[in-house]
Amino acid sequence: MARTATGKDPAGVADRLHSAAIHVLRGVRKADARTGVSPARLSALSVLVFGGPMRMTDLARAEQVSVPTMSRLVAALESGGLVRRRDVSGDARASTLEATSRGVKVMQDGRRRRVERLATALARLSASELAVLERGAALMENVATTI
Amino acid sequence: MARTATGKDPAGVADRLHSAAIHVLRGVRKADARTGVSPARLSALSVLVFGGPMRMTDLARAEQVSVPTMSRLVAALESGGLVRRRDVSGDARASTLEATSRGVKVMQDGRRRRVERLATALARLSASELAVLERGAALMENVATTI
DNA sequence: CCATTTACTTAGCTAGGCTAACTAACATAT
DNA sequence: ATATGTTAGTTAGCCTAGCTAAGTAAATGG
Repeated sequence: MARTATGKDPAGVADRLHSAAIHVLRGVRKADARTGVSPARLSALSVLVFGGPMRMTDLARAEQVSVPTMSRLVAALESGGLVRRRDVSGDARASTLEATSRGVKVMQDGRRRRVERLATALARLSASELAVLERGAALMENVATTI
Repeated sequence: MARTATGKDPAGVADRLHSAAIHVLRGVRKADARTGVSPARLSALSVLVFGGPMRMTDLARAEQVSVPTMSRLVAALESGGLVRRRDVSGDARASTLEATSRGVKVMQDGRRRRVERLATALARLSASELAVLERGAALMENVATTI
């Protein structure tokens, strides 16, 4: 929110986190629009690509969304041929989800597009700023998962 | 997305930015749910609080959303009594938007709640990590606005 | 073998993003 | 003074993404 917040106090940091998150997503949305895969779907897909096959429930937890929400995201990915379900032997209720080769390709394409789009902005940063940005982002993720 | 991305390369930074933004927003959403003011509205409101009265178009640009999107956000804030319109003398089409005193209060309440929620997570960080996080968030915002 | 729990899905709601199309008011050039 | 065009916002209609509540189907356990 408060892009004018200053200081090292938690309130200021919280403001900046929130504001930065909103604005980064708004920026990235435009880049991802062309992939045809929305941010939330791309995020779920990349968990499958990097984390390997897993269950619906585990994927929902990994992404910190409700199971119904993930169910719908996966349904969309599946109907787009980016994710496949595989039966779990011994439990007919569940299935494991895995990225198809096309899913992997789309994920990598999305990543590439995002990088291309960010490249101009990132190019203006010094190496040390880039390092701060990366460490900051890593910390943000840790913070986000423990909220 | 890719929470497993490593290295200082732009692709890794891009991945982390995206992933962190998504997950921070998901975490913060839960905290903001109780304020009755959603993240996008709170963000717009805080621009008015910190930036002072401005026009619809300027607010949309500041928030990097389309004018119709901002029109709807403002309509919601207005009907909640958090924002007021004031006529612009000499132009009957436009009005300036400003936060009401209740809007200011709600914004501060939201900020407080968010901080309380983040406090546990932030408490685990060292002072230097907090500093990195804040500088990282500031850089993220700059990057986001130049995407 | 019935009851409960588990794993998902479906239904229905809200918020937040967009473009396209509309209205109203201003500006200007005949 | 009027017709043309521009600017400021709103409305309409569509999509994604989040939620809870309720349903289905399979597994488990007393």
